[in-house]
Amino acid sequence: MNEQTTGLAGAVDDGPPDPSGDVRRRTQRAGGAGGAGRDGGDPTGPSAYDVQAVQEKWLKVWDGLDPFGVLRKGDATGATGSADGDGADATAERRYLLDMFPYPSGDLHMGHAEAWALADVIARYWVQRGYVVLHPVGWDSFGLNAENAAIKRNENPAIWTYANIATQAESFRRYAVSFDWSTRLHTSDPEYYRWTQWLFLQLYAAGLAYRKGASVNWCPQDQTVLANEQVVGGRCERCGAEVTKRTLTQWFFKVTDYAQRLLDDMAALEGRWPARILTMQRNWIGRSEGAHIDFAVEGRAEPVTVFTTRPDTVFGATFFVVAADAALAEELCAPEQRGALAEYLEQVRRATEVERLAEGRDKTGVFLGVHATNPVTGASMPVYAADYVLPDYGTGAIMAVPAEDQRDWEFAQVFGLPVVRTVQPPAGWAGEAYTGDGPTINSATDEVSLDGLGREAAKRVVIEWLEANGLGQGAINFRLRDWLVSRQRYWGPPIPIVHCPSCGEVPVPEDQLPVRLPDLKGADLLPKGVSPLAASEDWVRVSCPRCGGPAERDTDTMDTFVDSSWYYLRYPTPHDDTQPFDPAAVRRWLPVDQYVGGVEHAILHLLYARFVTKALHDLGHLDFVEPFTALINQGEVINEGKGMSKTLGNGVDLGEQIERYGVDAVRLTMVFAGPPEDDIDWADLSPAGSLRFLQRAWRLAGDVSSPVGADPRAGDEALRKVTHRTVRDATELVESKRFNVLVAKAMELVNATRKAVDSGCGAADPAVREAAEAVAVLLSLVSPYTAEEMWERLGHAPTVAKAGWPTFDPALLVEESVTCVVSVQGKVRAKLQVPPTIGADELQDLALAEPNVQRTLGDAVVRKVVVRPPRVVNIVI
RNA sequence: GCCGGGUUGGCGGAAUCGGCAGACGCGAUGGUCUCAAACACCAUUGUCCGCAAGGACGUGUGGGUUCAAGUCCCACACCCGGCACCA
Repeated sequence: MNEQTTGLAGAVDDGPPDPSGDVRRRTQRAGGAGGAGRDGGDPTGPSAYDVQAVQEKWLKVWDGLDPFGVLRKGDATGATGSADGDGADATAERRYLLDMFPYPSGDLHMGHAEAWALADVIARYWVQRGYVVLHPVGWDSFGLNAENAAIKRNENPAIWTYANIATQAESFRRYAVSFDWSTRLHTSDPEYYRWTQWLFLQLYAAGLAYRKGASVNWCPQDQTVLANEQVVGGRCERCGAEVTKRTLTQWFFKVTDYAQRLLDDMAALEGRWPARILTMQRNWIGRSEGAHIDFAVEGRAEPVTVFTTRPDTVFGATFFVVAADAALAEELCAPEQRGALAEYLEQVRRATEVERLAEGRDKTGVFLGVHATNPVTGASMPVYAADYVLPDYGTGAIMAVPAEDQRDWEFAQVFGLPVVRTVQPPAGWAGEAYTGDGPTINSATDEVSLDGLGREAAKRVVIEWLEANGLGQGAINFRLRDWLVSRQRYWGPPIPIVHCPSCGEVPVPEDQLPVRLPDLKGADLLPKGVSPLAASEDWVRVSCPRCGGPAERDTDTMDTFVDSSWYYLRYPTPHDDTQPFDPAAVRRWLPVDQYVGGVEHAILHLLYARFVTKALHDLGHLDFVEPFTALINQGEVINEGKGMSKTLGNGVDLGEQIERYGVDAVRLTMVFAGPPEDDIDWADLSPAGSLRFLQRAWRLAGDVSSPVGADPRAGDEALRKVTHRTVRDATELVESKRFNVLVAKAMELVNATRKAVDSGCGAADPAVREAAEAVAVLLSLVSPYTAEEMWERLGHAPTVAKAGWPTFDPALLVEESVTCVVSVQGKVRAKLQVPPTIGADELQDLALAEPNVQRTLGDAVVRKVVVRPPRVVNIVI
């Protein structure tokens, strides 16, 4: 590695603790320029800034103060149900800042450090502004990692899970995140998953949770089904194994009912959520406009409907294809082709998703021995089954238009099927299928003609005709599939359904929740294709809640994304044992004002949370439809251009960085690195430089020699102007989330104040105190320990976190003189100091009088002078 | 292929109201301190020409609008992310 491994830490962690501050520091320096040896000459001396000691000191103080506890302690149980559960003034302005809660695998890492450093800037800013801020903490503690660890260690997943939570909680405490610790929840606690089960039952009652047999993604490694969202490039998102298909009965949530609303409601998020997240969600929902067209098929009474985005090409539909693994294929198949179809199906099922998606693969399929009729031309179209048609998109059947669709073209080549062009390709077109726009051709019958029309017009006309003749209609189709929520694993909330031989599916009555997990461990949890819960016979056997007869529990558990799809509703009343969330509290706090988390949840979690919010809204539980008003996706922390990983060996250990530079320097480095959304490469950054700055700020606070409360109005005006301008800028920068620039401005203020102390108005000037106090408060958003330490050195009692956001005096923002740029032909030739109120004529005269301007002009004739007082004069010759 | 975002010194990044490009920091170079080094501190630091004064060039490329363009418009190239046999 680089210099980070060498003894940089000497300056910070060698010295003894420094309880007494800088009593013996020199206050007078010999000459402004000769500041050599200041403090740094003896880093272990009495004026050293001992990062670790400062951390220990303030942690204890803060624990006692609990500055960010918002929910009234007696009320956090929800037992009293008071109208104003958090004890804050009912009229107080509230803010809810939510971080995507952590998954408890191991200790916190660099990624956590970045996410929470950024989120905390906002939370702490809001507190400084005087808002009542809910900044909760909890853990997403169900999931596969815990289960796999438990198998390895032959214990219950809870042991690993809660041990890791304890570790992370302590790390968060040291990292000084402004949490209200009374909110703390764990999704694996029965008191939480009881309500996850409640959510399931709500959706079930509304018809939004249902069971069906379906061809589902199966991970042979984890021995469980996967949601479409958990299949990445044909592989299991978790273990990387190639995913195969299985037909199983599974539980689904009906997200597709909400496809259009999930799309429409994004309008309100525009500009508040990152553009790329909205794009990803749009892509995922995958709305397309087109038409449903009915095709009569031999031997079938009902026509078969297809979805197409190109109804304008229906005249060119020369054959018909159904998904090989859809029930429809078997249904349409002529008896003599059954054998061929079965053989083909076998071949398709053997193929993994990865092979199926492989590029350049030849089209395959099998003729089903029947024909369909083109509804406009009346032409006979052979019907095929093929795997390039997907069973769960559209209707699982397509009209094939080889001239205008590349896939259909390829299929037609393999099977020698006719190609009829219905869109005139441009002259010299040498490609295969032509998918561009162009005049429609070969598309006329006695009843309807599309010839000569462009694409959109042709679509309109043909849809109109289809509708008039009862052969189809305009239609919208979505790529989005229903959310598969059941998992054949142990460490999740059991699905609260009982299967009764006489009553069928029976929901577990609400007052019998939670359905607790049986206590299993080790080998009991080994994946074996059915849920481990099935082996726990005492647990499975139950009497039917409806008829009382013998029945069995559903043995699947829910996807962890169900846990996280509603946790933001729980935080205002995390320990309420009478309801999942208190409607009054939810009204007070939600929707979340600012959500912060990684881009890895751009689709899954955010889409599910949005869906659940809308569903609960429709069921009358919520009065809003979008859970997260604003979203920040922090970038990734990488190292030397690549994501950190064990195999690459480029991991940077958070604990080590904190040990070496301290929490504040690590946080500052994260925030200063660049815009929150950008990836940050740790190799490009300098935590040592961050620490250097923090020490400079700290020294500044120690230099201040005016008394607490000294009137700044008597102080140095030049410095005051810098301070007040910085405060004004800082407010705007935090609001617009340009935290890296906020840090830069704080640095500038420190530099200016240092200069004022050393070679300007001196340390006793009250303006220096004003500046140092402003630095402390600004810094409290990013580096809370140093800020607190400065605050104390400035003579104040803790905590600086609640000191209040500084205000600026507009009078001090007025400039006495501004720099006017004088350019000739757009090139800067002179700069003038002029009063901001200067008139255009006067400014023009001044500009033309400048020697350098005169020299540049020479004999040239001035044709035009553009004067924009007080900043710009441009002379055109 | 479709959708979105981007391209600014050696590096991370500022400047988004069209008005001094390069704030702030890192690194580098020189200096102070030191026996020496490290640390710390001070100074310089876009490139090129020039002893200097000063000048030329400069925000992916090519055009355009404008007194004035990193910023607005058109075309293109490249990079990153998402979706993708989705009809």
